[in-house]
Amino acid sequence: MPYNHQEIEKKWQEKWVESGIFKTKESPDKKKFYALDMFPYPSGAGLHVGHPKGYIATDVVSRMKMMQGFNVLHPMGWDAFGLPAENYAIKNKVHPSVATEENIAVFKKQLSLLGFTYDWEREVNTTEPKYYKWTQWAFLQMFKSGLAFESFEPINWCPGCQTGLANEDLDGDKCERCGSLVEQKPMRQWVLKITDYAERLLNDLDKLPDWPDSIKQMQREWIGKSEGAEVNFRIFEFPNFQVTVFTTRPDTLFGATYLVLSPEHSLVSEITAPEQQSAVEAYVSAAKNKTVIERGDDTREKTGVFTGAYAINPVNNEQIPIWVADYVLAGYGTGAIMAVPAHDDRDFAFAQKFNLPIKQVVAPVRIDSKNPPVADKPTVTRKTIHGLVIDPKTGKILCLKWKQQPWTGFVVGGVDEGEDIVAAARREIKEETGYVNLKFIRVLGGVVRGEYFAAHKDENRIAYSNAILFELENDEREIVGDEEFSKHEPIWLEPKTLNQDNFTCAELDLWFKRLNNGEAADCEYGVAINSEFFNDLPTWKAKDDMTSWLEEKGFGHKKIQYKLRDWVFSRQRYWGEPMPLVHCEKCGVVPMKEEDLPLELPQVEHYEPSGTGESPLATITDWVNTTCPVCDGSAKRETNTMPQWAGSCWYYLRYIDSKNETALVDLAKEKYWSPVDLYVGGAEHATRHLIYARFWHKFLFDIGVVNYEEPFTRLQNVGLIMAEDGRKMSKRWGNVINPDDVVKEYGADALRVYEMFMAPFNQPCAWSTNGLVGTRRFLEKVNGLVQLVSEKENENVTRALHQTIKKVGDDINDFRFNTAVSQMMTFVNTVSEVKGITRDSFLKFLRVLCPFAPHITNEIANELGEVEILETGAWPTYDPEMLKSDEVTLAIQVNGKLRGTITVPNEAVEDEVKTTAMAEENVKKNLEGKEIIKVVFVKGKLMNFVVR
RNA sequence: GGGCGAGUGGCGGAACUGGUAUACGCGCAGGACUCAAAAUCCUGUGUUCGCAAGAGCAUGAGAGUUCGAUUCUCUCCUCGCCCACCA
Repeated sequence: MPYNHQEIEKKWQEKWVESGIFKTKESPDKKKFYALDMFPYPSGAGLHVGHPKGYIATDVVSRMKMMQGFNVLHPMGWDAFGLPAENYAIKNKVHPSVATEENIAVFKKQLSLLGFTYDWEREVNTTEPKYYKWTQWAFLQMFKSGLAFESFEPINWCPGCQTGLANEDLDGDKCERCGSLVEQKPMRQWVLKITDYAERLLNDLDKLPDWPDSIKQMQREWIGKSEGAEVNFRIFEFPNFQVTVFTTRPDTLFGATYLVLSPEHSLVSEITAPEQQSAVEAYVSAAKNKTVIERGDDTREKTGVFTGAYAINPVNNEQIPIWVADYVLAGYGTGAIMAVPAHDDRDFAFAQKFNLPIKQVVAPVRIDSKNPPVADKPTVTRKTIHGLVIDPKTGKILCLKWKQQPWTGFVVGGVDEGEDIVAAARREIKEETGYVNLKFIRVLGGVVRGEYFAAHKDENRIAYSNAILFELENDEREIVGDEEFSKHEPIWLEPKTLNQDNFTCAELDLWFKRLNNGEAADCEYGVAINSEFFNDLPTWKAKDDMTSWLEEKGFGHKKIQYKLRDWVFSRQRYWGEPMPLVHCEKCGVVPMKEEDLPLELPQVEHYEPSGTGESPLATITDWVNTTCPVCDGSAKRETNTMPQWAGSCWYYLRYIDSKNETALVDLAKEKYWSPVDLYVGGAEHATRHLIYARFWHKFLFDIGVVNYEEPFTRLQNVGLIMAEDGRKMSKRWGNVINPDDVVKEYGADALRVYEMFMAPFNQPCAWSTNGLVGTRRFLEKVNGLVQLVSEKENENVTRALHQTIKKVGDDINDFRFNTAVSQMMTFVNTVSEVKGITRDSFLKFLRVLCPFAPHITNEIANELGEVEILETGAWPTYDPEMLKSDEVTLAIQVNGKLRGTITVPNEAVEDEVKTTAMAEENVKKNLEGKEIIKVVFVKGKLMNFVVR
């Protein structure tokens, strides 16, 4: 039955406000629930229909939790500092504070149309001095703890936005905001030492079972922990210098055949030989002009230049050349590497291009799973070859089929003392198969260690093998000796058909990989070879032992390295929190007194970027000039501002105690409300806001401002709503759907239900106006049920109601809103069919629907004579007994195929079911003339006759 | 290149722990109501064969485990997201 949504929505939204039921209650005797949305950035464009999806979800959960007796905190606020507002303001010639205020008003108006339960008394706005006073306060504490420091290192500079940026603000080599190519520019900046928290940020992810694994994985990768060693290399004829490299593979130190410095490395100019100087200088300056992307492209051919200097490998005193190449990054590790081309892809490519030696020091290990080494048998170590002969005419490969053993394998044989491996392979192939005319192609990579039990010799063997690849030139064969002939015969097999099950060769996967991929580095762990005193050691062990050896000898030490960089925290822009620091000639950088906070952003006429790399604040002399809080002498204020992310690092704490003037948050209140029970927002914040906020939170925990180590217990990602044409909603495509229009035409309830119903919550999904119409129809059907209210109802309705109460509650908790809605639709269909529902049942149904469609459900309840607002009432409970039915429909299968269904009493036992089932016509037909071998009976589900 | 995730009707999607595949919604077709249309209601709707009863085939492709697989295992293909010369 149609209803006037505009009238109803206005009425109930007013009622909610008047009654004040959504004001947060804090009675300590009650359980709390803190539902949080990632607060929006109030842009000039307003909301489109995709934005509220997450807000609707937290609102549904909040309403249910209220009805379930929780004290619920469900706030909203504005993340309003930052570049877009400032750029928008410049473009439209309005002050950012004015523009921000206007945008917030629009956003708030739009949100209010949807009937959310927000407690607006707790609204926060990151640009208000009362709020950013505490952002500045937190920063001051970091400064005092040595966590905020001044740095002059080159940073990402966006020429478009005229400001420095953090790594997290980049989209490849471009500014994430304006798309300009980012330059590396050395400049003074403030940096937060987030790397001090890297280990905790990483480890504590394990304490967050209710975060999506994908987000945790992204954070792990972003933090990028590597364990290894720093190794010091002395430089030949430069006693005053040494090169320190970081490596995760100290076990391969014997295989280091050259060193590489990044072009920016400070030693480049010091050690370059005169005859190489011009080449090196040219290379270094060319590298400087490359973009980050150009340098980061790992498919690009390697480039580099020899410095003319040599380093001394501490482990064997070999002299190895030092090169400069841009595949080594200045910003990671020490900006220098030891190159082990045999066991690193990049070093391998470089060594091949510049003809540098490649030395294998790790042998991968393959243990023959079909003939594994046997305990207590003698072990013999041998050097062997595998002769791989391919017939180019057929593509088949030469194998041996053993006569006495169930084996088929390649031609394998020992290498005699002093014998060349290729010669050994030719010899073995001739002896065992008779083929003599073979064209040598190549050795398939390095040595592999195979371990197996040689049954015919009753001994364990360790074979260090090479595979030698030949092409068959012609079929000419010599006579094979009797002994060999009695053992096996040659056969030609299709290489593709060979696998670990039908072929006797533990090394098979490696040979084929090398055959197909050509020459490459081998990065597997294995057993050390060519490594003197580390030989035969598994390399995971050699890694530790080598590190200890280096420490002992003073050549290096264990090192843990992170990809996470310290956070560049200053921006040379106007619209951000001023940093509460003062530069005094006498006292240096001095923090402002806490009682003088907030340091307000001065109101100015011009806030365009200065273009000099300095913040626009630097031009406001009145503001810049101040006195030193320590010596009272003249001093200048810090003119950099904080980045957009600053305010969002802790806003969720402020909601708990938004008006507190003496503390960031009251510790007792924080203890009650924290941590956030449910946090909903886009996955795009995985490596920025969500890492930054965790970092700040841990710091605040360390200084005793908060009670818990992690801020957000449960995280749910919201899937994007695409436009009906499948593209992202954007002004550019003209495909934006405005929630105001939808609400006006179809009502807030229809929009809310539709967004919850359209797809699984975290999955992207295209908007469909038809789909929306469908949910509106559903609500009208619900409204029509009023006509069907009666004294009695069919038992099916009662059962369906209890099922619905259970499923909707469970699904809301699990964020499976789409199936919750479909369950409610099914319920309404059931009631419509049997035409009757009691007032009591109907009210219960309205209560579970209320979180999704709060206006219409309250209206109907009111019509039914209910006086209380649904949200203040109790969430209905279900009777588990009512979920069971007396009768159950069983599937009857014959050989797994459905041949009929029967309805039997719930508790029916196998024999009864069998009799009934076999009497079923179609089942009978399918069983006719067949022998029943087995009957599978699953109570309440099915019976399956297995017949022959 | 690496990591994560996903492939089910015409479309969005459902299927709990291996147990009747396609719930719910959209769309479409037919019917009722109407002078007519919209709205609403009813019926049908994976595909092939069949008048029907029913049967065969269907969850990206191919294999495997099982009485039984959308679900578990392996191989491959396609798409999406994230990271990407991080030593």
